[in-house]
Amino acid sequence: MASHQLSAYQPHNHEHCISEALEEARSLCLDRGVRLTAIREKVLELVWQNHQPIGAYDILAILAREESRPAQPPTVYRALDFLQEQGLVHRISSINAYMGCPHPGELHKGCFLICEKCRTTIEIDHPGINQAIHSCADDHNFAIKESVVELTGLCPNCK
Amino acid sequence: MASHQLSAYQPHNHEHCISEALEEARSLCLDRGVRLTAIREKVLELVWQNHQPIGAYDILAILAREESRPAQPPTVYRALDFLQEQGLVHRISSINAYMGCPHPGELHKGCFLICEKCRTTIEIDHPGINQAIHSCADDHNFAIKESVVELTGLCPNCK
DNA sequence: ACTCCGACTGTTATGATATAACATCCCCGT
DNA sequence: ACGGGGATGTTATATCATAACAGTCGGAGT
Repeated sequence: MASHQLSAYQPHNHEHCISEALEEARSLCLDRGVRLTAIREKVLELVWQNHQPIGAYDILAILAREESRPAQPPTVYRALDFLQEQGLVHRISSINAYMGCPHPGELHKGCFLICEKCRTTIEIDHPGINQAIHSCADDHNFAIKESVVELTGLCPNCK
Repeated sequence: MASHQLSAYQPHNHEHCISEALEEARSLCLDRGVRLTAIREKVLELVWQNHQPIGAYDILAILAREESRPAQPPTVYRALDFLQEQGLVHRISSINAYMGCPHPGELHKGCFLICEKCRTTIEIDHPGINQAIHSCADDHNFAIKESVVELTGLCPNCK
């Protein structure tokens, strides 16, 4: 879990990340009484293909290649919507792409470090940032519902 | 200047915000030897129409109404690109819209508080957030180039 | 004043991302 | 079996953004 975040920058057995994410998703959906259908699981698997955000139309293209009957955009977007509602996937607004969440369960949204070169992206839950954000909102008497914190730059391997 | 940020939530003479923003833009562009052309100034004025982010196509629609010859998308996007380069306007990724910057000059990008009800949006430069973000990046040996911090929720008037 | 260059704008077409609306299917509880 | 509701399929379209090239304008150097 926490180990994913650190290892995204290092060589690792990524099959393990994928299977763990899928396993956790199945278990979570079972607990919650929601259905992780075939297409939803497939989309989740594609999102976890690597540690880089993937676009909805990239997913669509892969499905078109792999599946007998090519999917249409709404199918992919509905699956992504479901996965986001369940906290299994996050949307990265600044690049219109989607990332698997390494620690679903607690519904939350962390801070993303996006490498502009290799596109490797990690999600961090940094208490200092959350605290600063809430203190900022409090200062202005603002009630936060959603937060987007996305940092673009160079990862350790690329800089 | 700093007064803008606070007054966006309060009734105020908004003409004053607009004229101040335009005046500051003219002066900045003069200093920098870049051209604040008619269309660029017009777009900046529209962005400052109120304290809510405006979409590129909204700008386009207003131009179509007001100008004799309707502009095309590239014209608006080019003006917005210029204004962003000069730090006069910021893009709000999470809603694909654009906001006037209340304190251009220092090229920077702050934190945005976006009201989901009235859409009023303010930009804050909060030292705590900047510090936390940099400490987070340092922890992961990540070199930040751009940051996006956008908080959605309810403003004091709407909550 | 002339002319040339580079920056700016116009114009057309298209790419990229996302959703509305309605039809069909299929799982599950009864 | 069947009926209802959630899930998916299908078609069309909305929304956001840029590529590519043509034309125009303004200012520096003469």
